[in-house]
Amino acid sequence: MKNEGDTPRAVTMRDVAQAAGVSVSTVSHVVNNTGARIGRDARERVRQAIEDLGYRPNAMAKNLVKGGSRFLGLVADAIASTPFAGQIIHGAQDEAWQHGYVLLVANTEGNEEAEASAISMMLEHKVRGILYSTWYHRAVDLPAGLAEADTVLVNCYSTQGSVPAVVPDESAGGHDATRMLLAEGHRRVAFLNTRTPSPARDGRLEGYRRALHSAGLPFDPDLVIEVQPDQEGGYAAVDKVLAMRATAVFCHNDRVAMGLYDGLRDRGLRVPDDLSVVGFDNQEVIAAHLRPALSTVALPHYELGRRGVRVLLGLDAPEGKGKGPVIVDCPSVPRRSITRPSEN
Amino acid sequence: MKNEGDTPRAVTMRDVAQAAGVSVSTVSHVVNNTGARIGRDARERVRQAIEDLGYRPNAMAKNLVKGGSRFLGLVADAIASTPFAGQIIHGAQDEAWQHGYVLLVANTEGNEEAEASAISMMLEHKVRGILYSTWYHRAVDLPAGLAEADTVLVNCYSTQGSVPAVVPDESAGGHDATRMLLAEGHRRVAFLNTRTPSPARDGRLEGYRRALHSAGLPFDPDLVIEVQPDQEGGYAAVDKVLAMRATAVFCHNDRVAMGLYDGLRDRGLRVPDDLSVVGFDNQEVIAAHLRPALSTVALPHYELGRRGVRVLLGLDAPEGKGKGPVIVDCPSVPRRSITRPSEN
DNA sequence: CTGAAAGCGCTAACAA
DNA sequence: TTGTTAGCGCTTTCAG
Repeated sequence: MKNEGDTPRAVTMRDVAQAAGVSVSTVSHVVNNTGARIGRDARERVRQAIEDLGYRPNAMAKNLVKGGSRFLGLVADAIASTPFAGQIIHGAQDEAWQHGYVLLVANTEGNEEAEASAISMMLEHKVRGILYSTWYHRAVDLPAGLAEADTVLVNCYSTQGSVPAVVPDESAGGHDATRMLLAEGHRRVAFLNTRTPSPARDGRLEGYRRALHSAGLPFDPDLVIEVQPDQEGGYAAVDKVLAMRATAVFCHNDRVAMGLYDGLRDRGLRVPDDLSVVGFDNQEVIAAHLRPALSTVALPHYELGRRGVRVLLGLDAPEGKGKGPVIVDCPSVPRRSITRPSEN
Repeated sequence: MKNEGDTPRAVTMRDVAQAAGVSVSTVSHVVNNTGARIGRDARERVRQAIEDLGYRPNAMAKNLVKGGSRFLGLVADAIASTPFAGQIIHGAQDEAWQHGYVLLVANTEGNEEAEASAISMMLEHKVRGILYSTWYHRAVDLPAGLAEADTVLVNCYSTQGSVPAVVPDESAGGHDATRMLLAEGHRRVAFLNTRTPSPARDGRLEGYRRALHSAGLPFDPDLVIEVQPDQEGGYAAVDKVLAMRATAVFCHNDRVAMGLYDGLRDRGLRVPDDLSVVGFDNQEVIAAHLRPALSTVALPHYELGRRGVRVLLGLDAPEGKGKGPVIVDCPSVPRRSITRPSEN
């Protein structure tokens, strides 16, 4: 691993020039193959010298003179430490890479101090822009430093200023989830919503109502049951949904669905024969491996990250209006937890 | 966000110096507060100018002159896109940050080309070193470029050269998992191991045998059943473990345990009353929320990332020997899936 | 076709 | 206590 001699001072362009018997500017030209016409032989000698010396251009020096880096900052509240939102990093990374940018990632774990110092560090590295993202969809207060850079919010939005944002389409997601159930002929569809106020809660409920409405079904408030948004919540709600004589249930997320599965099994009931179920999130480890596999609607984390850098780079307009956030679709993922209603 | 005027050329140290009526070196001194004694008033004028102008030091320029960056590279095969290994990023990030380093993250998704270009990019940015990590513990072939930098392997190891590595202690983990069961008095402990050859498979088996041995129990090959390492595998194995009259099962991972739970439930059996279960990985979404919550052994992803940067930075010796990899402990996470054996 | 030279923003002697 | 002056490694006119 590298450290052999004492101070094996990195080989620079000058070393290459010397070895090739040309000037640094000539080397620069061949390295970046600019339009400059360099003689066949000179070019070859340079290539050779580069090879022999193992020359690596110094990106920092280049950025310095070019006046601007190829860095994109991504500050996340808990994205690297949360089971599935890591896809935001992944999507951002891929898109950034594609345009020659490198991601500077900072996981702040919600710590304001860490956040501030992450942002200054990015600013000092003269990042082209900063992606500020959260692991679950919500409103955020922007850290002060962000004002100094081009910023786009990912999976969150700002209430105050109008900063470009990219968020999932909760409402359409809720609509599609419900629609999957309705399409099979269900008429009494319960909705196990979260009790935590959030865009997810409001949006999905709105979508649920729209789907009902489109199907000519009345909205029955008793059918929406608010639960703790995890396995425990789903488990605790079985009796209520059974009491409502629902034939299908739209769960606020896959974890709730998982709890519901458990509760149903404990009562000797089966999915989807006794009850059709649809989740939300498409949390792989759960949804794809429940028995039966859970039909759900995917939270488009990867796409959120991708679109985030696109709007940051000005590749995607921040929506036609120029105002509202970019809304990303939540694709349905049909699996095996839905069937036609049997009894009535 | 920022772009207001045309070319609002970034404010530099010289601007500050000018505004404060001092020289750049004075500004430099107060910015970095070096030992240099600067007059009260001069210092104050500089601070003021910095404030007024909104000056931000240029990290690239600084690195250039200092001859070396504060970057650490992290190239991962699928770490950001996998449900729980994102913790490796997180751990590395935290430790790096603590020492003033910034992480350059690259998710290569196993693509060799992406990998090579990620590595050159890091090299060009003169990273202090590179962490090469995989999402599951395995042997790897090192990409050529890595030879040019200080490298440490995280969650993987090289068969050829002896590159420093940090890996989880599979054997101790397998031992502890088994021990949890033995400690409650179980004597017939089945082991649902993966059939995929891997350090996890061998290490955990070895640990299982050691635990048995320490407890004075014979090793019964029939008790180790090889399965597909996921929910389906666990589900498919129920009858076999029941046939073996085991009172407890050590599952190769939490997903297998989840499948086992399902299979058991379908047969009207309960965990832990009818069968005690212990998993491996401590995959939160699953382990903590199964009913009953699953006792398991944690894969120390966060710690792997942390230790990785520590050995890279030379803070932790690559083990006393100077040879073998750094082995990180897998902590037991007792929950509610284990009880004393009832029947015999 | 190729080279000389002027910086990019900052640090670090060395003077003053 | 503060200012001058070289560069760090590279790009980029502008002359040969």
